[in-house]
Amino acid sequence: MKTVTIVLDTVEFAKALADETRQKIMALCCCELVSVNDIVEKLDVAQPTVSHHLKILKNAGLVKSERRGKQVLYTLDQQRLAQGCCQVAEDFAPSQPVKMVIQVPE
Amino acid sequence: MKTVTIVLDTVEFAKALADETRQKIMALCCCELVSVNDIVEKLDVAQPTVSHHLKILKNAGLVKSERRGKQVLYTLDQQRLAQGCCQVAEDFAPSQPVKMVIQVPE
DNA sequence: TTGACATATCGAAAAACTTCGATTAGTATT
DNA sequence: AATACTAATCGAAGTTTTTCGATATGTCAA
Repeated sequence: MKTVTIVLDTVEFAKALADETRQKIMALCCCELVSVNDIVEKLDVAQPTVSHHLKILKNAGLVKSERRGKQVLYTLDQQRLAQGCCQVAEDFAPSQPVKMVIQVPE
Repeated sequence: MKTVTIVLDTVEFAKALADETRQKIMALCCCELVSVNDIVEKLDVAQPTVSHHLKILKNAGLVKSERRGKQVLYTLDQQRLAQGCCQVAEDFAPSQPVKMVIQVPE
């Protein structure tokens, strides 16, 4: 059984979440594959701005992307989001363990 | 049984977490009552800077404070931190429910 | 009530972040 | 290959955030 250790920078994780536009983008990417243009149309934000935010989310591991023809489709990585949330809670409970049971779509 | 509804702004929550110095302060406040000076001495940061960050953490509900003589003692509100983490995970899973079981020190 | 200590607030400088127009880089179609 | 379409990158402007010295406020002790 292969084990993958995930190193998650909680500051980078929190910074990625720390913007209203990015949270809106995340909501749109949630359980769906959306193109950059989909996001541009649904939010009132210019295309380069959306691309910029998607890059930040991508670097933080919060979204995955795949090219489909001309478009690039993005989707929220809920597993990773949950991991980030766990890690934050854990990081600040050194003496007593924090335990989370999380159900996310497979 | 009384129910308390907590309205938590996830952007404010994330912004409060989104700074390295603040996360260090949170780590120091974790399961302990620490004074502003304790923090100033342990981190290499000026006192007004620490006060500033503590204010942000306080506004986000992440720390509680109480005056003890000349000092003001701060401590991390782990319950609130855990709630914030849950809320973030929940906010981005509208179709499938996200369930978390969290154990925090009482 | 004066002095010493602890913390908060103010104001300014520097750094980081957000946003968008213009441009570039991919991809598909004809 | 030329065109059209989609998304990424660049560069600049505006905004927010971080930081700290100076100062004010609050508390205790003598």
